[in-house]
Amino acid sequence: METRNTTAGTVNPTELIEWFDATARPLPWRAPDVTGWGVLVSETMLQQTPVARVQPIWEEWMARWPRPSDLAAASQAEVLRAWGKLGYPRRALRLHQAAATIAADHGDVVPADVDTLLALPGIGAYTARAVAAFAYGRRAPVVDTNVRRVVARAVHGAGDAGPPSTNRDLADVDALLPTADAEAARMSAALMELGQVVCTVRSPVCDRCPIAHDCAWQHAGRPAYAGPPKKVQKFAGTDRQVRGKLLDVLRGTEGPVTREQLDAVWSDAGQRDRCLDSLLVDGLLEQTDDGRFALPGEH
DNA sequence: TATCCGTGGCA
DNA sequence: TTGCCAAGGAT
Repeated sequence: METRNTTAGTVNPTELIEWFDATARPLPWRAPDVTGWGVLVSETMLQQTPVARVQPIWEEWMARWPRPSDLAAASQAEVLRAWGKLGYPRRALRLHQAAATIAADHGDVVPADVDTLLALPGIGAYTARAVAAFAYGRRAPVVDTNVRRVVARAVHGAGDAGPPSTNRDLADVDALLPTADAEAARMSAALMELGQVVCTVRSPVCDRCPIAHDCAWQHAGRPAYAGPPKKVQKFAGTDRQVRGKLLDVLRGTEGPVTREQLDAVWSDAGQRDRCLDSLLVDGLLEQTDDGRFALPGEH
């Protein structure tokens, strides 16, 4: 028998996990035969990037580079082209570096230990715990934007999460997880799924929420978000847009391009040059001996 | 801690 | 049309 908790601000792991077992989307990286490498690639691609855009690219990468050593053997240019327009291409370079370290130092197997994962480039507090939990069934508080929102509502009764604070957020979620590894890992996946498909930012579907009866936000009458205003980053006209346009020229051509070809994508010469320099500094571009520009490692 | 780093869909 | 924002990380 199970007791039905009716205290606002608590989360019953069993209810959440049963809901997840019954409704989870069959995302390809959730298949039982997916390796730690497959999970790491998916989590890296999913950083700030919607599922629908990641899915086809992830399939291509798994077919082309099924092990870390396979990716490590590719050139940076190949990796950046295969990354396509997922955005934040530095993620691709860091994943490439991480793959090389995993191949060289970890027997070509993605580590399961959070601290070991954190030492790899491009793997931060979220990704390290996501890999430990989803790939290896470990108990690790997985905190992403969805989980933060679920906790803000269900536990704290707020309309949305305030500014992130890694240690506090980790402690909040850690307090919710059951002791056992497998159950805790399942609950972490369930919390994320709940935030993505039910407890959404704009129009949460509380009618379909498995824990609505315990939700502090429900009990408080679903008050509006009262925290500090969220900061929205501009994009049009920023260096991010210019860098994206410059890199897109290189992705779309075979070999090196001339400065004139790059000059064509943005009229502000000062900003253009600054962005070109920053791409070189970031290792996303290289300059050839004859002064042209190329993706790294392809000339 | 605040800011920077791409891209595209959607209300 | 445009602001919002989507499984963050590094500095």
